[in-house]
Amino acid sequence: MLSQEYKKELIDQTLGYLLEDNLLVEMLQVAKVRETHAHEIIVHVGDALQMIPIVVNGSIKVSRENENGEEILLYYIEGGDTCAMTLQCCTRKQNSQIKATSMESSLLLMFPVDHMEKWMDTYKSWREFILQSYQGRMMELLDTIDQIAFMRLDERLLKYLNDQVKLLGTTEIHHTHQEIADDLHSSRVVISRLLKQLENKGIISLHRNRIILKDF
Amino acid sequence: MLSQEYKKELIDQTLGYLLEDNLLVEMLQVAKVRETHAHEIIVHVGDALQMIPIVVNGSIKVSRENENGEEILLYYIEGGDTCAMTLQCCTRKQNSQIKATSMESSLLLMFPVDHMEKWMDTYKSWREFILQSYQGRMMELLDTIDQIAFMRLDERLLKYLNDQVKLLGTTEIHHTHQEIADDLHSSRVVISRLLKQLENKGIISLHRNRIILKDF
DNA sequence: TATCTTATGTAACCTAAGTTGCCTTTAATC
DNA sequence: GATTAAAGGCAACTTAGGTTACATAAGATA
Repeated sequence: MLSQEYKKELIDQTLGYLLEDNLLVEMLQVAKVRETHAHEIIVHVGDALQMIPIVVNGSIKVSRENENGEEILLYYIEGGDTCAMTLQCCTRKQNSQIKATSMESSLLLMFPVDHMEKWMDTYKSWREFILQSYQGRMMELLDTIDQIAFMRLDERLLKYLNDQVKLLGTTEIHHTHQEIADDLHSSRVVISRLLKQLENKGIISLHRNRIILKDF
Repeated sequence: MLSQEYKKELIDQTLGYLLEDNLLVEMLQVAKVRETHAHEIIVHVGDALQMIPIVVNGSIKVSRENENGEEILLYYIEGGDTCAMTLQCCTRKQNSQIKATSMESSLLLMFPVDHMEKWMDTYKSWREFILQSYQGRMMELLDTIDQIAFMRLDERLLKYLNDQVKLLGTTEIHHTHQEIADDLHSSRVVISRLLKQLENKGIISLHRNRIILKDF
């Protein structure tokens, strides 16, 4: 079912224009493919990771969780990207600091950790890929900090909705108010209140399990 | 004044046990030494960076600033460490996203950006140093997010005071309430209020320009 | 010592956001 | 169509933290 042909196609399509040919060949030999469905938790806080994921398509939500099970959204990973946080866990052999959830049906390429270091030494393109990944995630963490530290909840909510639209490519957002509250580390009642305000301003319209962004 | 002997000593002392000998030799050839004093701003948001700093001794505060000039403390850099954020700015040739301030008299080694990439390709120990740096900073950003998202201001304040004590190696903290408010993105009055509560609990004692932590 | 500057104290008030409790609506299933 | 579970609406209240305004205190300098 998952023929080498198919894997090769996925690898080429996702990484072909980024990585050296020799590396792509090596990757094909060790890659595993993983399919995930919406809401599937891919990594829990505390998990020990043996594989590095690279997203082929779909989108993965990465969030931070405290000891009480409260969460806060950090960033999303989309096609062609990897989670620097994972690399770190793997190389330092420490457990995952984050939780990763599939937002929709997604396809991941998984590579065993032990190749990481060798690729790092051998392939310049891999080094650049990894550094780019760290840098990207770092910028996104800064952005997250900006939002939490400097923005009011109503602004964060509006940005959240806009991000969802961009990410999923539709102005219909299929989230409950509770799910949004979890992502923003707020409470359902507060989110409902603010959403209602946005509706009154004519920015969105509210339905059960469905928020529609107007004039996006 | 700044003889090669002196520089060699600084480099060996700071990086000798981390980096390959050949690399240390190369570094000696291009290193510049920079001394900073307390409260000196080393990097402003928006600065274009040409040199990568590595801290020899002292401590550097790294913070984020928004368009209104409001700040939030991100983390500190101490001896032997570098700021991954800077690497990023240099390699991507984008301007600084952060502000760096010297907390005390500190000594920095500065290396021109253009060597970065070559060292990355040539020296495994450099690659490891850089990756470690990214990972460390990343963990600290996560920690910062935890504090802002999950902790109340009184808890954050107490943690801040403890961090200062560890960092500067004295239980006397020479900060005004306004400075603390800036670091925590709060207001002077609120910080004064919470400090007074800590004093009433017998955890600290307050004086002008001076906070003393008891039973640390 | 007198004066000035800056830091700190404190009260009164305001506001964003969280909490509790309960009701209504929607949609799924029987 | 009736029943049920989950989602959302809403009012009343609480609280952490921010704001304003002014008083006092501690040093610094004349």
